[in-house]
Amino acid sequence: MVNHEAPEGGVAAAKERIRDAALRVFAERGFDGARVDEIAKRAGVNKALIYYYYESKEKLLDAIFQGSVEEVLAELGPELHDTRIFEDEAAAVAIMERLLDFLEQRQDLLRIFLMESMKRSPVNDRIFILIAALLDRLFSLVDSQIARPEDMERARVMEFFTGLIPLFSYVVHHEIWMKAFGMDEARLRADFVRSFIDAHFTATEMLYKTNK
Amino acid sequence: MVNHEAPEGGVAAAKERIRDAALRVFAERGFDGARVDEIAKRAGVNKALIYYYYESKEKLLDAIFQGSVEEVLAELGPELHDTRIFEDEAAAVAIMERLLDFLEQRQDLLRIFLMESMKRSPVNDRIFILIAALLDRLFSLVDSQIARPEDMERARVMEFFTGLIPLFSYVVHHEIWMKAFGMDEARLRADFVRSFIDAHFTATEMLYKTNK
Amino acid sequence: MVNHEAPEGGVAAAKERIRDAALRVFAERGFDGARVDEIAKRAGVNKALIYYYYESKEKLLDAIFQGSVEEVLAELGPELHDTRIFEDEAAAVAIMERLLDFLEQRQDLLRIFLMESMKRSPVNDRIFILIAALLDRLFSLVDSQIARPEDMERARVMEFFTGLIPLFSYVVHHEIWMKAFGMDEARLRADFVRSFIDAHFTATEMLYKTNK
Amino acid sequence: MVNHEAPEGGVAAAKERIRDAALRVFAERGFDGARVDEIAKRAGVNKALIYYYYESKEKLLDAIFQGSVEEVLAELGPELHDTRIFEDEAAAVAIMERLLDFLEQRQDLLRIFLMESMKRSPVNDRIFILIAALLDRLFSLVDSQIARPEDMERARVMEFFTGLIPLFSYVVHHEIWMKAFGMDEARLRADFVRSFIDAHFTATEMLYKTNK
DNA sequence: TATGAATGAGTGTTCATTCAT
DNA sequence: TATGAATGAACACTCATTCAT
Repeated sequence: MVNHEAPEGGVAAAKERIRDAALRVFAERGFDGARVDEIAKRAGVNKALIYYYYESKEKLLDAIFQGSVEEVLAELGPELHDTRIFEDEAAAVAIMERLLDFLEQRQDLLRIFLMESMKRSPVNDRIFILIAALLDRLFSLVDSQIARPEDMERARVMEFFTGLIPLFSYVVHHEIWMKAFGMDEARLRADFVRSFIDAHFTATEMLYKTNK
Repeated sequence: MVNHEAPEGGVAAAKERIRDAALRVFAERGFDGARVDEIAKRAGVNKALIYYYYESKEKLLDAIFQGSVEEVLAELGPELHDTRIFEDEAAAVAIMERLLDFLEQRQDLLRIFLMESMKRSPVNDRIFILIAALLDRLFSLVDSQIARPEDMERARVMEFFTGLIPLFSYVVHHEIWMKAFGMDEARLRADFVRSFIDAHFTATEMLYKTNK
Repeated sequence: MVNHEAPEGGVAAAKERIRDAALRVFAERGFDGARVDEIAKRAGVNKALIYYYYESKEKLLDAIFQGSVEEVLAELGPELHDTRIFEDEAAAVAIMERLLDFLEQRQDLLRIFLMESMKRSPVNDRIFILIAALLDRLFSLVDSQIARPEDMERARVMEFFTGLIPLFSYVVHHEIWMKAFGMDEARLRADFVRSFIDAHFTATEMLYKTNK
Repeated sequence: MVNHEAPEGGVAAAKERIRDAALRVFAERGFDGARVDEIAKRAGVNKALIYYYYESKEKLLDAIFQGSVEEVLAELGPELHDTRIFEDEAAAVAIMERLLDFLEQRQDLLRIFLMESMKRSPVNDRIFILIAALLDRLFSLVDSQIARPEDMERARVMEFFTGLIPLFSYVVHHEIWMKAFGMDEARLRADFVRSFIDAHFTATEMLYKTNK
């Protein structure tokens, strides 16, 4: 066993370094564009060690998803359904800021998730089964705020397509947007938050109020 | 041995068959996951012929983008800014239905575009230069409806992140959503259209009214 | 297509050169010890071409077996059951000489067959299914000379274990024997032929006579 | 963590467990097809321990051969030259039964020996030097029964190719034969013993009588 | 235009072996 | 003695691309 008392200077255990390197490389190149050699090089380990810990490139992807997507959704749930978002805009903005900070730190994961989710089935089925289970858990929070059963499904659809998706897209696209349109980050984020509140929060408020 | 005397009706010219096959394969597997062999097989042509018409796999991707993304945005612009969407909901729904039909027919293109756009730069820069130019054209329509210069950028941000992105996401994700949550298409689409109108159209209406 | 009119100087079509090289390398190193790189080098082709013609190392082994084992058994059958072997020793010796010449030209194939047949099942099952079918055909000749059903199985057992196997073993082991005991080929072969006639031919003659 | 206080009965010492596991794995897959990982797993030890006791995979093979082949030949010699085999068939059958029982218990060793002996030289030379020495010792028994020097070599050839080889082949092939032709073990063995006696014993009897 | 054959440079994976403890 | 971690060198196989016809 190496590193009995983990040296502070960023020398994490090899297994984690591999996971982290893979996360970055997958995010940059996509799963199929990623090279195991590059992951090894960035993790500072021998390529064979990757196969010692994770049995294949695909299993490595799964390992990345397993823990992290769950963690993201766990954070997203309460945050998105904090009822203070409907009370005053200052509160809504504060919550959005926290949420975006949190998600931006996981942007690599979101990139991978989104890229993989867009491959046409059946190539894609394996990964979406995993995702569906997680969304189900996220939606239990949505469901609890909906009284009329006929609105349940619409609430889910809305939370996903006008909530999660723009949020994820912002996190994934904001850098390139800044580059393409020459906007600074603060301004772009402010515009996005404002737009998101006006669009998604307004719409969900209507829906949830009807269901009180 | 292939069709010496190519029947003029139904059997497309080889060059187009290649483009079509590539579009499908890229959409299923992503650019890096796609195999030139499979494109050739689906197009019913010899692999070398692909290199005769398009000089590389990458150029083939470019060829797919060139005409089509432009065409999609050309349609999207007027449609999205048809002012009748603010008048009555029936009109808004009708316009949305037409738009979704149109986009669903181009879903393969959207998949490829979205997947590629999510790779982290700088891998990604080449494709986004193309996109930025196109968005610029699309936004000229947005800009024309905005009087106050300080709202211009926000209008663009809104149209992209709460407009285009959910729309594209619906087109790309609706099949897997149906499979994952057991919803039928009509119901899912109705829920999405309603959600989109409540969120995006409501928000843009506010913004555009302020700028009248 | 290369080599329209096959140049006389040993430049066979690539596919055959691969097969021949594989035969030699498998015989020298065994299937698992053989390296595809070496096969390519000896065949004078690019490694990828091997996979163009044969889809895997295993399929290449199968391809080698398919044609050749059949051919060997086709020759062995009539030869072994030529009734002249019982008439006078000169005839028996002549037949044995021809047979050994024939088999020695196929010694690589025999080596591979024997090596693979000795792996313990179930690793081994795939190859023996092939072999069993071929032996069945060989044994139809044996069966035809046996009148009493209760002797049928013994005839097969005898033909295999005291006939085929010593024959194959001689072909496969004679070189190393010469080296180990310093015998010259003519002498060794004469001794073997004499021994084989005394043992196997004598025993089968008894059995077949009883069944007249 | 493994057996700190090794129970003296039943749990063999690690070194022996490794040797036994290697014997089985080599017999199943051949030397080149065998994996050190699998040997370690079957022996229930850490892979590195194999290198502690035996310094390489090849040395492990040598270790297996060293004691055992010698032991087999030591048993074979007297057994095969027990003169009672010529007296009455009942005695011959009894001796054969004992011999086959003995060899079947060493069938893994025989498989490995035979497989390795069939690789074409020079890959193969190392192992045959070992074998030649052992055969030499075995043949000293043969030689002692031969008076005429010109028959000495033929006796050796006969003992090997029509004696040892069918015997070994039976041990190694009988399982797959049963499977392929649906014979039960007792019947197959009886047929083989009978055939072997008729072929090999008959032939050697002739030879040895001439040399009395 | 079209193809079957051929290839260089990888690509994910395996494996015998070694190291630190 | 014994182990979990680590590695260099291969390994079978793939793939975009080119060539000869």
